Amino acid sequence: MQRRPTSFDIAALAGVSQPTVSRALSGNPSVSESTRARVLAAAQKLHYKVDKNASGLRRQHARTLALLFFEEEQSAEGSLINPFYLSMLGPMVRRCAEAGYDLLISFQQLSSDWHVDYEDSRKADGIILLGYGDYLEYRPRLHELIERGTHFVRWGSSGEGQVGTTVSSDNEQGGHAATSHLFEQGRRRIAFVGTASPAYPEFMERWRGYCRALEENGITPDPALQVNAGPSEAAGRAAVEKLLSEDIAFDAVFAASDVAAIGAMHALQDIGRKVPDEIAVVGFDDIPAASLSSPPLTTVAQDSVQAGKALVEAIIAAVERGSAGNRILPTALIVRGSSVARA
Amino acid sequence: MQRRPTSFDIAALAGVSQPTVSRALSGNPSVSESTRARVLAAAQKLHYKVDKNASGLRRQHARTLALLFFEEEQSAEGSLINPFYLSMLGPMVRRCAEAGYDLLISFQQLSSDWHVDYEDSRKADGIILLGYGDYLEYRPRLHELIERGTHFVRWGSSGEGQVGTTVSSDNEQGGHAATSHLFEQGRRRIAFVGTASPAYPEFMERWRGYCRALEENGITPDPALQVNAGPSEAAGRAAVEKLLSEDIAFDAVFAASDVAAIGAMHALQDIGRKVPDEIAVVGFDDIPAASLSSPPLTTVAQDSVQAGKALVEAIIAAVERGSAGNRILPTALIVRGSSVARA
DNA sequence: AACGCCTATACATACGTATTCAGCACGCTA
DNA sequence: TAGCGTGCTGAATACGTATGTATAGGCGTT
Repeated sequence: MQRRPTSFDIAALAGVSQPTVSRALSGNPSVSESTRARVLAAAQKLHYKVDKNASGLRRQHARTLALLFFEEEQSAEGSLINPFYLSMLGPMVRRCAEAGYDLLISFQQLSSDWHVDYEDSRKADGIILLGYGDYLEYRPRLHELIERGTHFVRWGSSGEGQVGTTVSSDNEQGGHAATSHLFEQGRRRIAFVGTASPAYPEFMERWRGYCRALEENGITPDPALQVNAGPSEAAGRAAVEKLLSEDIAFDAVFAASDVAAIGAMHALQDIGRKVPDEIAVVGFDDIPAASLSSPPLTTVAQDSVQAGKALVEAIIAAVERGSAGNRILPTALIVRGSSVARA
Repeated sequence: MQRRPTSFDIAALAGVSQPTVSRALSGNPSVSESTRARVLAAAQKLHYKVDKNASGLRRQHARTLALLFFEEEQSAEGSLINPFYLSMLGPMVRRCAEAGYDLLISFQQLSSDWHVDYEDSRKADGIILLGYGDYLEYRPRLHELIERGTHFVRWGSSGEGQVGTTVSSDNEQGGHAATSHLFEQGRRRIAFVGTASPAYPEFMERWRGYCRALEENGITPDPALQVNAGPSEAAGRAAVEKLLSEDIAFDAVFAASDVAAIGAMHALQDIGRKVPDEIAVVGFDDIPAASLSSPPLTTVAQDSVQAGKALVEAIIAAVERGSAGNRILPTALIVRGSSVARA
């Protein structure tokens, strides 16, 4: 085992000075082509790679982004990450690589006294925040970040009360599309399963789209049809059971998340109600399991590829150019079996 | 906006020299308690964080691990990561944090000329490899890594023809448990859906367990019941359709992956065969969708929490102590609705 | 021929930390 | 009181790169 080669070794081998090596490798145009070629050959030969610690130290940045998941306290062991976030992971990594950044990944307990070390310690130049759980709870931390001048971008809605640069799906439009679709299928008593509280801004926006679609069709949203439910199978199941136990009539369910929608379907199937013939179900997210359920779930797809790319692009813009605008991505209704009654 | 504080700033504020600050913060015992307290207070006050680039440069390591996904060529856009790998992510990140390491994440096309930059460029001290796709195809690269003295640990079986340190589930035992369970349910014609080729060593081991379980019960495995299928819904579906079209009788399916198992169930349900009453189905992996399918899928769970932890511990052992042994994790049969005929 | 300008390279230095070595003060022993 | 270890701290330095500044050579202009 040899000592790792440095730019001085390359310089010696190529018969130039160390600074020339640095310039040649970084594509500086003031190096002649013939010299650059010699340097490149030498570097190749010795398997030389720039030492990122030294490079980062000198340039005062790391060309690294940090991906930070906020998580609810308790999930520690279960450690299930929101499947939609997970599906953004691939595209994010890929976009980072294209842009020449590395991606660091980490969790943060919502409660913990997180002084986001990454930027402080120059390990990352910017941060992508993926929060789940109660938004109101971590909002104060975001203000802290802004005060300290930390570069960050967040996935989440950008409406009132929101802070920082965000990228999000057009939740309102998605909710509208899902509800309109159900209306077109002849459904008139459409239940909304998902909380309508500002603690979950995305859900609230989906609910707004739901209301708008109903109103456009001359229906006044019935508060009895709105049932709170978080994004879990059990919550979706419980929501439907509540409707049933209270004898509230409904012929369709629009759930604000796929996982809850699947729970709702299970609850219906358990008591023998046919999906979609008696009750149509639409979800939101298009998680992988959506197409695997039976019947396959009609849902509003968030484009995780675009989402991941947009997030990375936004944070890079913030880091390199100092600012980035909010971005809202379109959603697409994916019609599958759970919402269309068989002929 | 201030300039970032350095250890010199802390030194000045605490009335000591820079080296003392470094020692105080790193817990060097030769610093007196009173001095350490003063330094800590100053650091706190200025929000000081050690610059990891400088620190890494000086110490010649990064306290960072890299997580590398090998992927098949084409998945580029779809970018679905194996759900089991995804479920290891949380535990890995957590274990890294506990051990004081950061985790970098990245993909590699199987074909690309990857000269795993991370360790070369001192950005990471060791690498965790998560490969999917044809093992035989990337095995030569692993030899390269070993030759260059790179520290790495791989998820995958450790049997013959395998290279490097690995952590894996006990696939053989899992296959045995699944098959024994089906036998106990009275099934005698159990199909194996999943390839039995050394290109997919895990599948092959599961198949071995399947064969052993049958033989222990006096059944000779019938080659006609072994159908090749990769880990995709479509492959599982196709496998069952093949059995049906060839008129091969079977009363149970053991699929080497959950996704294929779900595909198999769909194919059966499409033609009106009842699961589990007519045909029982068991999968492997316990992906999140397994419990959401209907009927919920009986499967062999791989403990992703233990897996993630073991992988991180192994690579840290390799980095810090120069070596690590292989590790095989137990699996657990999770009995759900898809394999137990209703009373 | 003298001058200025441009190109390509070398020289010198700074980034912030961790560590080796030297030094100082103190207390103990003889 | 001289000698010596011991416990803390400071001075000096090295890690490997990137960049501002200086320099050498080549060419065109008057």
